[in-house]
Amino acid sequence: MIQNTLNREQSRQLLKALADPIRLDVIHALAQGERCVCDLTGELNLSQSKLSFHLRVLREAGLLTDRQSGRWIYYRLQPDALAALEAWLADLRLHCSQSAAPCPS
Amino acid sequence: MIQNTLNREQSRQLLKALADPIRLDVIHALAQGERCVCDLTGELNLSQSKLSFHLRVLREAGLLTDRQSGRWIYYRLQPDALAALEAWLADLRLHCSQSAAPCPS
DNA sequence: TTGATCAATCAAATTATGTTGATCCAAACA
DNA sequence: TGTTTGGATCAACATAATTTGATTGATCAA
Repeated sequence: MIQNTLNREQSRQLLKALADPIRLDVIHALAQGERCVCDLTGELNLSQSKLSFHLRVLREAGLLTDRQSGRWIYYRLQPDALAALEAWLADLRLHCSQSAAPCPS
Repeated sequence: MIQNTLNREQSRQLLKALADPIRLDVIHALAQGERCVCDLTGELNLSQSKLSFHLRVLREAGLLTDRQSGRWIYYRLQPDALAALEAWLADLRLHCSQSAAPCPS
């Protein structure tokens, strides 16, 4: 996620990844900073495979990056992805208040 | 959607409503301005009940408002909802780059 | 009135997503 | 080495969301 103009498919993937209660818990936890998987399972009270599933969804959407250090894997938010989504939303607002011509047109 | 700080549940509802390809088509169409339902079915090539279903999801999430004029119903984007989501995203970025303390902690 | 049109709603069928528990793999350490 | 631990993955199952076609209610024009 380097560019900051998203196409429709990219924005859909980001939104879909974010649109889940458990993944939002993960996102909120990582908004405070990087975390190890082992800490996240504890903090969020999730089974290992459940957390792993949701981390993968977020990672594949480009919202998270991971790094390995020894046995542990650390995840963090990718701020560029969030910024790109913000820009996409801002664009939508620009012209949306134009009224429609009355039907039948 | 008057306030502009979303709680977790509100942001989830907005994201979930947005995270669908058809609804994104609707959103993009309405980003150009208000539209009548009858025009949207044509523009997006959707069956009437399918479009109606998705409009309802977006409306109930607070992303759209509608007004009736005669037989026709016009929908438009609710820019406040988009702005609230932007603010929510911006908050997430604030502290997310903090590194984790190394495990075991 | 009657018939036609716009749009919402409903139930049934389909499809997509998430959960669970087991298994696998790699790193660390005895 | 063999064993333990952190984490990813897989298949079977459970749950949730979407699609379809039919029906309904409201508005308007004849």
